[in-house]
Amino acid sequence: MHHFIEFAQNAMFAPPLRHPVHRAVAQTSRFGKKMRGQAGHPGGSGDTIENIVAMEINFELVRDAVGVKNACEELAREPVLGLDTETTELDPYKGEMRLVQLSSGRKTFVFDMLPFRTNGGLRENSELSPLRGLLESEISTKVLHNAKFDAKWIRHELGAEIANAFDTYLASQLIAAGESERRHSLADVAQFFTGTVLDKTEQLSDWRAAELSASQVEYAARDAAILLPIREQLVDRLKNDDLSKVAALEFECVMPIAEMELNGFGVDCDAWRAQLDTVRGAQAKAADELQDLLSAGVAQASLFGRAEINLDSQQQVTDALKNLGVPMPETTRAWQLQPLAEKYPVVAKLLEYRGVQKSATSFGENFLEFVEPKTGRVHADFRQIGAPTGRFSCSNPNLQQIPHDDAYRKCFRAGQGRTLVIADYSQIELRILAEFSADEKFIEAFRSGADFHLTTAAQVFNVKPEEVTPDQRSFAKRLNFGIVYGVGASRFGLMTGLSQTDAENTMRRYFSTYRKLDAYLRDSGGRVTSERKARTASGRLLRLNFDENDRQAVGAARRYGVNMPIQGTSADILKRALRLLHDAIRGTSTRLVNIVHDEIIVECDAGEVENARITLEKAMTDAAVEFIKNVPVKVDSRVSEAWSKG
DNA sequence: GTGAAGGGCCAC
DNA sequence: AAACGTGGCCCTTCAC
Repeated sequence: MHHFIEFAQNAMFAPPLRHPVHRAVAQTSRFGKKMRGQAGHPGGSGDTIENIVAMEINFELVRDAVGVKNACEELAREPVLGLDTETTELDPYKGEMRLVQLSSGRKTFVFDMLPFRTNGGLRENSELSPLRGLLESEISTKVLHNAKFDAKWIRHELGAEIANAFDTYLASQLIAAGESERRHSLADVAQFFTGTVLDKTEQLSDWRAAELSASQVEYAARDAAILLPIREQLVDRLKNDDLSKVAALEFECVMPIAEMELNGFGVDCDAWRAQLDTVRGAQAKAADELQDLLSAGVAQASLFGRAEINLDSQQQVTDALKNLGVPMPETTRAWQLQPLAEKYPVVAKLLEYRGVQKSATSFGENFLEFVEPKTGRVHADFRQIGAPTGRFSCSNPNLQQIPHDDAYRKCFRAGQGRTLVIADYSQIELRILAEFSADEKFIEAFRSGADFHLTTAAQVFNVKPEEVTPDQRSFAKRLNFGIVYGVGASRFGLMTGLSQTDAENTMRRYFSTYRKLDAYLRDSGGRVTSERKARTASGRLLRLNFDENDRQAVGAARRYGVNMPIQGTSADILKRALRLLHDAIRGTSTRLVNIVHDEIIVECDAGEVENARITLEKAMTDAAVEFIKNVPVKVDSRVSEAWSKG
């Protein structure tokens, strides 16, 4: 059977075309105006066709110990090396690494792993020590495209950690600065930045063959060699756009994430199934009861007994509810239906059904298919720049959307004799906002160390902290969260139950309490609309494109652009923390197992838990302090067998 | 059958 | 004044 690895790999590199948000943007940007990809090739010489023909690759296939030694001695003199691998599968737990290609640009060595494979794999083979040494050497920069992929294979199979990675994939994403139409596969990046068109015919070849064809080897060599001229262009572009610092931050985060994906997160499948059974029972019951209630609103109900409708069809459910005389809102979303639930039991039942249906499907049997048999753990796929803000995204499965409910969280466990340490930043985005705005009163609410929402409520409503009513605290809390997203009075009123005028007055009161916060948000919004860009503390850039005549689009771009530095700085901090943690736990039993935006979960030997906890807290605090100088940073941590609270 | 698009909802 | 930011997954609907 042939394995179309390169093809699949490229598909993986490409920003997901079918991603809902990006898809929406591809037609009309999220701010309403048609977007265009950038024309021309920055730095490209323009002679695209000539480049293909002219690209002579000087390469050598290495298949024995002497060859490895000689090649590595020659390559060790180079300051920058292109690095690529060819593998038989995408997943290191499922396939094998066939080739490792290292290129100085002038000369490329293609290391065939097949002759070096022993019963213990490649790890034990000392003939590969020079290669490991080269990959781990701090002296040379290694240029890779989607370094996480190769780093995982090299870590898993060779036991080596790549030092000094330069990732052309991440660099291309940073330079694109949120331009969603730009693609980032190796072929796209090569074309865009050097004008070279890559020949893809060998993508579909069989990398398991005992003897690789000359064409296969040349193809492999070229993919490593091409990385050097691409990097040259990227380095210039990164400098020009002041992105060098954030690029270093991203590159240093690759190895921690590669290791985290290899580590995986332990899942108690029995506990998961038990919870699923419970939910399925509740789902069946809720479905049955909902059918009964709805059937009264279905025409043929009386003739044939109960008329079954598809409870997952918004259309059918809406029609049935209308027939029952329920005054339907514009959408059937939970927050819109909630007010009707008290008066109409059928609406309450629908909401109940929705809840259990979500649990039974999104967190059902399918989740268990992601458990790797070899490890008994889930090895999710983390996209390092998953959002233009710099946040991670996660899929297959998405470990960032596991319900809070202990019934789910308790299924994520440490291995035998091991313990989890779970740490998260307290109110990190609000602290970032406090730092950016330099609002003394807002900062003071953090410095006091007391309940933040209560303290802000006392400030806003001008009462003593002990006199703050639960309502006042709740208003302050919702506003504290809302302002980060640019909430308006109407939405604030909707979620608090305040009238439009009361909501407006409360917001006015809030912003007059925090004058500099108000000024910062206005200023930030103004800059977003005039300069059409935004940056985080690390310098991460977002370019915004919108039609200035479309008020809705301007408003959306403004909220997005104001939110991005806050959300993105939080991502910067997390990424920095991951690197500091990675360096601090080297040689210990501590392993990174999951991250969720402001939370880091590690697993360690039970006896080492106190050290691990201190190390984790220190890494997170040190990282945050690099970006937040004037507001105290707080990290909460706990030690547990499982992810649950208890 | 396959896939795009939209609704809905889980997380931070 | 005028829609609260970022993701992924599951479902239905509809077009091909």
